[in-house]
Amino acid sequence: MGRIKTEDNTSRKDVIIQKAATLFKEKGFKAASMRELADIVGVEAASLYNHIKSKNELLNIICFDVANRYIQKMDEIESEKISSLEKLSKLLRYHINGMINHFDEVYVSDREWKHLDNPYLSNLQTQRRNYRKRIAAIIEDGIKKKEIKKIDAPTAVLIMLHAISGIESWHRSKQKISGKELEENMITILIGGLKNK
Amino acid sequence: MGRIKTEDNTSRKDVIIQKAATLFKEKGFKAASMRELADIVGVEAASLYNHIKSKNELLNIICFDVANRYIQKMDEIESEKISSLEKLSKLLRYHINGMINHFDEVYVSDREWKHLDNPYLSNLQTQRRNYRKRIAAIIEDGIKKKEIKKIDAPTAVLIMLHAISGIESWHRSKQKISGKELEENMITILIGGLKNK
DNA sequence: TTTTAACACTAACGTTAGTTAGTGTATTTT
DNA sequence: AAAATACACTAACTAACGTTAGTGTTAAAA
Repeated sequence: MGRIKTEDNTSRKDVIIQKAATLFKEKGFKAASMRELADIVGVEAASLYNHIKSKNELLNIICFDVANRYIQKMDEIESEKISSLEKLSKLLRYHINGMINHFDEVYVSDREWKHLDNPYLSNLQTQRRNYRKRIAAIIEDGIKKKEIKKIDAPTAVLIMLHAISGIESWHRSKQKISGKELEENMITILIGGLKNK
Repeated sequence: MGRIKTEDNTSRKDVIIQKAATLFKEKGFKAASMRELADIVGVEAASLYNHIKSKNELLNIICFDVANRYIQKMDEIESEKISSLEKLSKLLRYHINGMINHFDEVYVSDREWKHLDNPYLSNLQTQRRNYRKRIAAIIEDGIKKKEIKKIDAPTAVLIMLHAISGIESWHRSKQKISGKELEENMITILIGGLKNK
């Protein structure tokens, strides 16, 4: 069948991971088979194992790649000297664009992490919990400074993050507004819903 | 092993469906096995088939039960003589309470419908699309009447519905605020984000 | 050019899956 | 009490799964 085709600066493993993300997104992790992935990659199933250790390793990589990106961005935003609402806006925009531009991985990381096995499962759960707490802290700070309505911060976090994951259905829709428009609309509604008028 | 225990007005099939919903929620449809379900029900796997046709039938029933309930409520709300924002609030509250009180089925219907097989798959997709259009119509009406900000209605629908599905993480959280508080907070943020001030 | 390492192949293994067939036993109906 | 129905059981089938072993081939390193 010939070798897996790579482009510059992507290993064969990277190709497999990317195609796996797309497949896992479409079928779900459990329903996606290695034989199917192999087909897509253009190789026999067994050959995949020259590049990866297991099906679960693929999920691990996808999930932690995404999580680490967000944590890094959070570090960056937290240290900036701007208002709470501005921090939230920045974070929101980063999430929205992540969902637009790296849809497959982000979606898989969001929906399929249940199928990680330990210790990766517990690790990711902890990371996610901490991440949500850091967002909640920003919101609580905003409430204290009267930039933000008096609301339950964890609930606000929950709404924000899940609203973002709804971009999934934007991807699926036939008549899409542009990514930029989507971003602005989401900011209007979500930040508008938090702002203390 | 003895028979499946039922309570008044629930058939043995109903018991199976309810336990299946819980199991599918926890493991995902594909990862949940009939042998596991049988264990939970307290019976051998083969015995389940005296009550149901297939694993997929369980998913069908769960998904359409939920979908039909929402469509019925929509019929009701649409015909009421109240403002668009009030209609949205009612709908939102209904969704929120559905997510609180019938969590398992709603969650499964939301996340696992991909694994339906045709014609059920297409049917449900169509139903869901129509449902979203009806919400969008209410929003557009509210924009026309200046009750609601000028925003992209499908985007607002996407945010609303996915924010609601975020109640999943409320269920998982250790220190939960009460259901009523959750409801009020969500209404504040979401309706607040739409309202034209 | 020779050697080595990367990588794709075929074949197969052990598991687990959903489901069916056939049989026996309780429960309900007549 | 007899007949019919509901329902649980054991055993087993077929299909699909992730993965390994072993072999050949091509590209990279020496």
